[in-house]
Amino acid sequence: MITDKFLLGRGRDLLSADDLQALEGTVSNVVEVASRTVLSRRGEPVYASTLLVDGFACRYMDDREGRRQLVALHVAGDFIDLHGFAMRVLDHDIVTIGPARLATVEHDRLARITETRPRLTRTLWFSTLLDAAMHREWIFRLGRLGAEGRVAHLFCEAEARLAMVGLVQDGRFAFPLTQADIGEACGLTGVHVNRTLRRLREEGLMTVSGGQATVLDRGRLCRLGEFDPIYLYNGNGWTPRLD
Amino acid sequence: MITDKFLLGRGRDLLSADDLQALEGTVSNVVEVASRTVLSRRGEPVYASTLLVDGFACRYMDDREGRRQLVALHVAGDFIDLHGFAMRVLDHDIVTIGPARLATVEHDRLARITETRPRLTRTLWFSTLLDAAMHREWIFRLGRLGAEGRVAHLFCEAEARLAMVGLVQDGRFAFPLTQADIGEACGLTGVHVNRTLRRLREEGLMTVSGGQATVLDRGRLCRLGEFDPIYLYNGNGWTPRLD
DNA sequence: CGCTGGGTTGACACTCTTCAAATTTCGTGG
DNA sequence: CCACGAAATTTGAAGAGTGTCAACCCAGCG
Repeated sequence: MITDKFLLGRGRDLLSADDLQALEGTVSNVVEVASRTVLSRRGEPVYASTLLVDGFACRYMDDREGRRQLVALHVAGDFIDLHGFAMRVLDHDIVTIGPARLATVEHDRLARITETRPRLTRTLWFSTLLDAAMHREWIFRLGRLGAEGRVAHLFCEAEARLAMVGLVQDGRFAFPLTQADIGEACGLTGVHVNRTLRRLREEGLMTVSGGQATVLDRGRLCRLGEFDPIYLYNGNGWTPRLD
Repeated sequence: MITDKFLLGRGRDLLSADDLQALEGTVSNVVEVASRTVLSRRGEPVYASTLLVDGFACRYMDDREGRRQLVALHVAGDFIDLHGFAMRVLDHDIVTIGPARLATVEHDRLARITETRPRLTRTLWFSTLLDAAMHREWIFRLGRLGAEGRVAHLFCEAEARLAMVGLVQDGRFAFPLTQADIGEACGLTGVHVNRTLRRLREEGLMTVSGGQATVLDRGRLCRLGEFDPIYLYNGNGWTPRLD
């Protein structure tokens, strides 16, 4: 099923078979798009939401001089742009990083769901709140961590989320962001990201190259990035209220 | 009505009289609490959400050494903690800044609303997405602006939001955050906030003292903080989809 | 085979933090 | 209403962390 990985792989735990079927029924066929394809633009009304079936995407905002700040990173299974359903217009742009596979859901069909399936609606709501929780973690990362901590935190989050959808093997996973992209996510320059990655490599914490990342010492990497995956609400006692 | 200022004063525009009445019916009596009252703590299950009727509150996360990062600021009319409804447990703490007046809504009553009132549900959902939009703006602030820009942006947002609930007169409004609080919101030290506020004052952009802020030159302050209030979705053509 | 985009490194400038101390404001009990 | 102590603000000097600019390398690809 296209929605297999929805909610970082736990859609099927949170939803009844019936609701899951209803969601699957709203989803279009999968299409492939190239790297750096713009999926949504600030200020333009959106009439459909996108399910990222495979690949990576990010949301970003540019400042006056065109310097970019990533505000979210999306991985396989994310319902990108569900925010656009309730808001109709978004305040930021969305673009793929690396080739990706997408499915879309018309907003009219989502609207019908909210009228007939309160539990599924709550699950969709919850998934947007997960985005908000990640936003908060990014605020923390930028406000309270130095360069090493920020990069460490970014990779800890990526590893944790990709692991939830089965895309990590022995700490190794696809990671198509360039060093400049990482800088745009962490509020650093590409040059400084380069130096920071070298330090992390020299300390034996992690490596990135050729679109592949490897976490070598997750314990120390998490400590450095002050990372606690509990905000991803996957096990550990934190579960949404859906009844 | 207690819900008068809900959604920054536009609750009554977005909701039918009937839905508004239903919401009002779920709200408890107003209670007063002192400054620095903790309303909710990370990891503790919440069974009711809080409507901030008057005053200020903030959400924050502490790092390992106890240094604090604010991740959101709330003003009168904000439905604090609606996130707690769908998530049950929050990843951060919430505390009042200055004395405040609160009303609470039991989650059970909200649950009943989601089953019977899709439009009101969507409006509540939208209000949590507004929080997410503000989170994104905070990420941008921390990632792409220097000290002056960050402080300018914070005050622009505060002014804009307070103006929506009629709490600004001639650019003047209550603002009970200390300089240390401002630093915790902007990823700066209190000392540097002090120097930054002095510069903003000397440039004739704004002043703060004694819990009162005054915006003297909104145009230049907004430019400095790269602030565009459109993400608050109040007029300017950006309105939620609620049908 | 040369171009292009990403990665790597060095030198230097600048912003912000840290630490320390003085001053002012605020809250509270006498 | 005043006095006192605590909290908040203000200022200075020195140092750490990033940004900026510039050059060079390398791999992939037309």
